[in-house]
Amino acid sequence: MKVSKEQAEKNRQEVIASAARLFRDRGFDGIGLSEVMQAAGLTHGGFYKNFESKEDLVRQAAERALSRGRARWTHEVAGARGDALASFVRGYLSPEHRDRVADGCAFVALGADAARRGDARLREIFEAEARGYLDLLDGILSAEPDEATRGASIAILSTMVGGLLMARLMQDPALSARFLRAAADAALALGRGAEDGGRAAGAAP
Amino acid sequence: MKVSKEQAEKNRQEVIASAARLFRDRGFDGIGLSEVMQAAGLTHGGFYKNFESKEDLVRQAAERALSRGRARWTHEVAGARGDALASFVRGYLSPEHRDRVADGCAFVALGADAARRGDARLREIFEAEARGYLDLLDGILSAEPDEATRGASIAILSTMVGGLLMARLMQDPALSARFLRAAADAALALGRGAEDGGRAAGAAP
DNA sequence: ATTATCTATAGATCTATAGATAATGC
DNA sequence: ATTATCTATAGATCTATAGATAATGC
Repeated sequence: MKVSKEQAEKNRQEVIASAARLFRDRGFDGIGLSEVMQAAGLTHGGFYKNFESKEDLVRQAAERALSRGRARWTHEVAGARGDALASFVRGYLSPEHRDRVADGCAFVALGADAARRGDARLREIFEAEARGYLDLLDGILSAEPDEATRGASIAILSTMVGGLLMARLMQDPALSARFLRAAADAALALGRGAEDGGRAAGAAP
Repeated sequence: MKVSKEQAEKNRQEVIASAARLFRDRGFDGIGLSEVMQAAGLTHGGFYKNFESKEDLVRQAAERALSRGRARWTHEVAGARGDALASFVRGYLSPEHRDRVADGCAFVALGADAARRGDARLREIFEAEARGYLDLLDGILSAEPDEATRGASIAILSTMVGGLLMARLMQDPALSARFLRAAADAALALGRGAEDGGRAAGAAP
């Protein structure tokens, strides 16, 4: 029954990866440890050798989902020829991202779940990642981001997150698609406003 | 043990009202029927006399939360002197609304929960209410709303929902407040764009 | 010998149901 | 007599733990 240290570490990572997917798909309270372990190819008895508690796994899975997502968009932005903001915004607000909840943005899939959990460390993870996303946007919007840039980044991120959430909720394909497009158009307009000199919507006082 | 028909109906309403609050606070999967019934002053055994299943209560509670919220904002908009959009947007993106999850917007508190539930009737409720919110915004933005107006309304609603979700997630009070303000400023800017002739962000093709 | 994983289980909680009880409403 | 609500419970599932097992790693 034992396995090499190397394999054990791979197994631990697989548990976190499975949890990151399953939590996004079903919510922190919508899936049990038994099913998470089974998805990783293990039995539930071994769980507490690797994790302190379910809340511990919740934190590690959230961190993985958020940081992987950010790495993906950072890569997409870095590789964009031309309009980096449009690459990010159109990719984020695409039908593909909308339909792949388990692989998608954890702010949308798990933000409300995380906000209501009384776990300050979990919220710290979401907050730190939010700052990372805002820094990414700041860098796209300006070579020398200031407070006004940050305001625009906050507005753009809010529009993206809200647009994706609402698009996922709508059953009518036409209305869902309109949320994606209108939110993307708005996010890009807010970005254009920020480049025009800083007196854009969302600017700091 | 029995109670008048009038009282029984009041009790049923109280169960729905308690569920509407508790589901927003703890999620659809975060609270049991026992606790919901207890919050309404009843024992859990009586639940199935009034509801077909937990999912039935989920639907009725979601409908109540969403329609009550919309009625509140409709009233606020109707009573606004001057800028109706600002009344709506600033009220929605206020610290008070952010801090009162159990009484607040169900798109933010329960949208992700509802999207992942395989219950088409539940999603229909969210969709119908979303259209109601969009109609409310259309009416504020224009005396004769067209497709471009609807695009702006979608963009504004997305920004509001995303801004509130993110503000609730942030632990740093300053960053949370910035999400509220930047999202509100952006929503108002998007509204101004729509009034200026329809070629605003979020316009339909 | 150590330890990663397994089987088995405790104790709590969840949805749903059965049958008892007592007040309403005919 | 009817019925709204109660007590009690079935059966499933959840988190967490205990102890057995078998392969690694010294």
